[in-house]
Amino acid sequence: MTSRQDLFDTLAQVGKALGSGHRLILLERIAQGEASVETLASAADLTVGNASAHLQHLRRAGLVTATRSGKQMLYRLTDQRLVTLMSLMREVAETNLAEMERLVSRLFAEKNADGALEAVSRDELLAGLKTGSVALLDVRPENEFAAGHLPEAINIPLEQLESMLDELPRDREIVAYCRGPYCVLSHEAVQRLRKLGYRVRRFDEGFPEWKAAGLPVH
Amino acid sequence: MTSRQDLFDTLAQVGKALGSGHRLILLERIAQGEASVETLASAADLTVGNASAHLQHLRRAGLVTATRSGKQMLYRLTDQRLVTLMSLMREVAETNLAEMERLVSRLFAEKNADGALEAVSRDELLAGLKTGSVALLDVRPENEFAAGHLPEAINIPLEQLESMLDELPRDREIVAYCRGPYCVLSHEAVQRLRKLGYRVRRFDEGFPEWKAAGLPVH
DNA sequence: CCAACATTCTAATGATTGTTAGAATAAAAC
DNA sequence: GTTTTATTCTAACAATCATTAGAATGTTGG
Repeated sequence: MTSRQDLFDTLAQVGKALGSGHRLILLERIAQGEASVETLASAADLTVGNASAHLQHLRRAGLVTATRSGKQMLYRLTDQRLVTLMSLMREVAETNLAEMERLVSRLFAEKNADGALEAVSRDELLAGLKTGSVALLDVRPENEFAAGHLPEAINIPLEQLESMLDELPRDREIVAYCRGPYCVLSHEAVQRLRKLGYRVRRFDEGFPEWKAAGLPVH
Repeated sequence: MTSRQDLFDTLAQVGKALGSGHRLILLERIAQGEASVETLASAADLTVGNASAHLQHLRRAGLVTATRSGKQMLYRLTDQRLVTLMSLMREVAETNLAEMERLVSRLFAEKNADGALEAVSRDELLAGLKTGSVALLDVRPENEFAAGHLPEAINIPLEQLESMLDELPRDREIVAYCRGPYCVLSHEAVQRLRKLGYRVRRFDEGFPEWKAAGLPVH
């Protein structure tokens, strides 16, 4: 009867791997596209050594793979289903953990002055894109945009937002997106663009969720 | 920037809760229907005190709730999505962890003498039920059957299999199911019934997966 | 081959978790 | 009210995990 226990212990490795905030942040970044240890360490605010250790952990649990490219190791997700898995975790947590709501609103607190929290759902966005009534804005850094983005999205990394305003339409609503539901970039963008008088809302989800849903990407 | 970390740490509580073989076994049992601490402790082969501690852990992570019923506390899942979450974990683990395959086949090794591992998929089962070409056999204990089962299933708990053979048809194929993909009951049943000359296969999944898929239950 | 760089490994530390046995609590039965 | 039964809490210990600093490995570019 111990082989049953072994099986569940091995399955639990996947859970364990998902059981650390630092690793979830690493995964959020990896889901944007392959990245080096240093990139990942800085995204998660970890020392390189520590990030490497967490990445080994994720690797042993079968969640990421690494390939060498020159001097760097590039980590990527083994499986698109992980994005779905993490979305489900998020939904379960938001539904059943009272604390989550508080933390989400705190994270976006200062960015929610004038209703910037109201998000566009996937269906709304799809409808808007079909009729051409919205322009899509990707505010992630350039290299993440290059690794994959929503069709017809314009890339203006958040740092360059004010200097690239001429790329944005005035006559249509703008929908901004970034890495995912817990990424602050699009919130920040919405806040800043609203101050400048743009009609802009953020998209509910990010690039990984869009891709995992089987929707077309570029 | 620490509120972002807090958010992911809280989300990670869900992962942590899923990061223990003992807790996954508890959840497999809870997914069959509400159960007392003692029932759960014996299902997971834990002392009652230890099981209680794990259940508190699951509770804090928002995965289960408890209500008192007389002397007993009854634990149940907070959320049907957890069954989907665990199925996804299983798929990811089976796809990406080589060890899983070995462990699954070891768990069912002795029960796979004559191809008893070949399972019926959900679609096959649905088709067979529609045409009336299969009889459904639920080999879980009586109380789990009573808490919910697939429509038209006959309940013969594994221990009573040989003494209740007259409930089983000889002219149709029998499909046996139990708690889920890693439950040995239906395997054992298939093996024993085949020795007796019955035409019988097992169902891929269990009652919780069927229910979580939104299919009708009784 | 050497120097520079990216990553992983090692060893040591502190923090967290799992487990047990036994005490405390809470409801039910008498 | 006292006893019984089910569960949770407490304290203690062992085991596991996260983190850091620094050494070791492997790759690139001279």
